[in-house]
Amino acid sequence: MSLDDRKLEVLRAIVEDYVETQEPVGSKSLVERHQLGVSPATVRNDMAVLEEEGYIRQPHTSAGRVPTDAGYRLFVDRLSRVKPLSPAERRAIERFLIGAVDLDDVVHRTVRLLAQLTRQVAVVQYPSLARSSVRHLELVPISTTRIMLVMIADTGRVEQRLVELPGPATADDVMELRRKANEKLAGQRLSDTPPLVAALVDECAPDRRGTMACLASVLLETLVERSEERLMLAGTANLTRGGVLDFQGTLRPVLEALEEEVILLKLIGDLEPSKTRVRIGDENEIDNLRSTSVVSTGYGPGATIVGGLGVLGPTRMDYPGTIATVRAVARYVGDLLAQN
Amino acid sequence: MSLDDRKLEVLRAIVEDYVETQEPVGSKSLVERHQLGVSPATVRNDMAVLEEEGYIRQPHTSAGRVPTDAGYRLFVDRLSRVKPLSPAERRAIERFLIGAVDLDDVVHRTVRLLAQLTRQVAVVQYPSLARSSVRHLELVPISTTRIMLVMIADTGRVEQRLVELPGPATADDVMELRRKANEKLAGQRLSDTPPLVAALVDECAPDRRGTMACLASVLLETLVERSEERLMLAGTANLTRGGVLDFQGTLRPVLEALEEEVILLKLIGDLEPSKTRVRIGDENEIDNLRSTSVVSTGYGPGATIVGGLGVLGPTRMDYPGTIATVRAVARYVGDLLAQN
DNA sequence: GCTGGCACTCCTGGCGACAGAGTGCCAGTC
DNA sequence: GACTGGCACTCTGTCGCCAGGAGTGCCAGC
Repeated sequence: MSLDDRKLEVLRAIVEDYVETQEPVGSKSLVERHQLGVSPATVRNDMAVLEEEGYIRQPHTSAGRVPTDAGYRLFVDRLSRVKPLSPAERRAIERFLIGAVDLDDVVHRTVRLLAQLTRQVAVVQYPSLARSSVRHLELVPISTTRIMLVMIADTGRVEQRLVELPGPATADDVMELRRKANEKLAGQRLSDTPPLVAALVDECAPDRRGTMACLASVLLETLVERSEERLMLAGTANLTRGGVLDFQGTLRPVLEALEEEVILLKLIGDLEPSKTRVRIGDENEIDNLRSTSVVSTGYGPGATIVGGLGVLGPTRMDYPGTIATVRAVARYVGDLLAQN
Repeated sequence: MSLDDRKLEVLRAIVEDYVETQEPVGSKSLVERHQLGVSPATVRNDMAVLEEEGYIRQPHTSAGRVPTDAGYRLFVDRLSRVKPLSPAERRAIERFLIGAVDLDDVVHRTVRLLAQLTRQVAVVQYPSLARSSVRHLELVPISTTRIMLVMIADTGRVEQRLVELPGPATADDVMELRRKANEKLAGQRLSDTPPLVAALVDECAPDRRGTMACLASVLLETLVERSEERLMLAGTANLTRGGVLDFQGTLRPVLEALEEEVILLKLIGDLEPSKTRVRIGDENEIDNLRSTSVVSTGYGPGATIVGGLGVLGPTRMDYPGTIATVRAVARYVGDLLAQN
C-alpha cells in the first residue's frame, strides 16, 4: 500500500509537532495546528494506515501518536526541506571561528559552537593523521640519548614523542638524520610513509643506523600504526534537556558510550565526501545509542576530507535544522583549514 | 554543647550506613549494624542532639536521619581513618600508568584510572605552564613568512603556535633566532620569561629585530599571558549511579558546570603542596556544584607541584576511600613525571 | 544516664472513582 | 469512493482515602 500525499503530510505534521511539544500528538490538535483541510476523523484514518505501515505508534491506546524510527527516517529522506541558516546563525559561526590561533583552538571552538547551535552533544574529530601529509619533521635533542620527535602535518596537527636512543648521538648525527628524514618524508601522505621510513634506515651511514632504526620504529608506531585519532566532545549537558523523557529514562548508557572514543570515532568517522549522514535510533550499531540519533559529516579544506564532525541527540530532534547546522559548520571549518 | 565520644560514634555510623545504603538511617537499624552498646532509645537521644547541632537532619518527620554537609565535614576531619589501598588497587594503578608514551597519554590514562577506581567523575589538569620551565624552543620554517614555534617544557608539555612574520626570513635568520632564544630562555621558568623575552628583542641585530619582535609577542601571548591550562575529564557516566536520588533529581547543573573548563580549574587548582582538599556540598563556591563534593590534590615530580587532579561526586561519597585513591594516584603520577 | 513503652507523625502503596484525551468504528453525506 | 459527525470505548493521570510501616519524641521507671 502506498501513501498518498496527504498521509505524508500528516506524518510530517506529526513529526514536527512531536519534536516541538515532546508530547504524543492527536488527530484533533493536528488539524487545529496545520492546514490539512480535512477533519480529525479523516486524519485518524490516515493515522491508522501510517501506524499499520510502521511509521508511527501509540505509546498506549488512546494516547496520541509518536513517530517511530522509520517515521523519522521517512521524514528525513522525503519530507523535510533543508532549513537555511538564519543570518544570525551564520554570523555566529563566523564570529566564533575567527580568531582561532591553532588547531587545538579550532577544534575546541568548533565543538562548542556546534553544541551551542544545535543544542545537542557535539563531537569533532581532529584531522586524521592517516589523511594528512608530513609537512616537517623536527628532532630536538633533549639529552645525548634522548630526542624529542616532532611531526608537523599539513592539517596543522602536531604530534610529538620522546625517543630513547640506543646510544649517544651527536648534534651532527641529529642534524643529519633530520635532514634525511625531511628530504624523504616531507610532503608524503602519512599512510604512504612506511616503506619510505624503512628505506631511510638502509640509506644511513652504518654508524648511524642504530639510531635511525630506533627513530624509525617510533615514527612508524606513533604516526601510522597507532594512528592516533583524537576528538573532542561538548554539550553533554544538553542531554538533560527534555527532562527524563528522552533516552527512556536514563542517561546512563548514553553517557557511557560517549566516554568511549572508539565509539565516537565510529559515529562520526564515515567520511564519505560531502555527504551528511543521519543515523536514527535503531539504525545505530551501538546498543547504548539506540535511543539517539546522530548527524555527522566530513570536513576538510576544499573537496578533500580530513576528519569528521557531528552531533548526537534524542531521536526526537529537529533534523532539518540540525543537518543544516552541521553542514554549515563543517564547511566553515573546511574553509578555515584551507587558509593554512 | 560538646559532643561526647558516643555521639561522634553515632555520627560516624550514620555517615557510613548512609553512604552505603543511600537511605535515611534509623536508630534501630543503627544499633543492629554497629556495636554501640546502647539501646535505640539512647541513640535517638544522641541523634536529637546531633540534629540540634546541625550534623544530621531528617528528610521528613519519621524518616531516618541523613548527614548534612556539616556532618560530612566533621566526619572527614575527625572521624574517618585513612583507608589504605588494597594491593589490587595499587597494582591496577601501576599497570594502568606504566607504558604511557607521552604526556597526553599519561594524563589520559590517569583520568580514566581515577574515574574507574573512585567510580566518580575524574579531572586531571595538565602540568601548568606557569609552573614549567622551558626545555627547548624550536622554530620550524613553514614558508618564508611563516614559522611554527614549538616550545617543549620540562614537564613534557609541548605547545606550538603558527607565527606570521612581518617579512620573509632566511634559514640563517631562523637559525640565529632559535639559537639566541634557546640560549636565553632554556631552563627558565615560564613565569620568569617576560623580561628575558623583551631583552631578546633588544639584543638582536637591527635587521632581524622585526621578526624577533613578532616572535616574541606570540611567545609571550601564548605561553605566559594566555597561560593555557588544559585538562581532561572522564567518568561523567558515574554521575548516574545512585539513580536520580543524588543531585536533587537533575544532573543538569552538574553537567553544565563540568563543561566549563574555568570552573574545573578552580575546583582542582588549589595546589597546596601535598595537601588533599575536600570540598563538601555547600562549601563549593560554584552554585551548580552545591550538591556535590570534590576531592582534589596537587601532583608533580618530587615535592614540587605542577598540576592538580581530583574527583567529583555526590556529597554522599566514600570519603576515606576516595581521598586515599586520589592521593595514591597523584603520587604515582608524580613519580612517573619525575622519571623524565 | 540509660531504657522500654507508647503515642504520634509522616511516607508509602494499593484501591476506586473520575475527568480528560484520543481513538476506532459506523452510519450518513457529498 | 472519500470524507465527516457522532458515539462508545479505552487508557492515563490524578485525587482522595485508607491501612501498614517505619521512625521518632517523650515520659516514667530503673
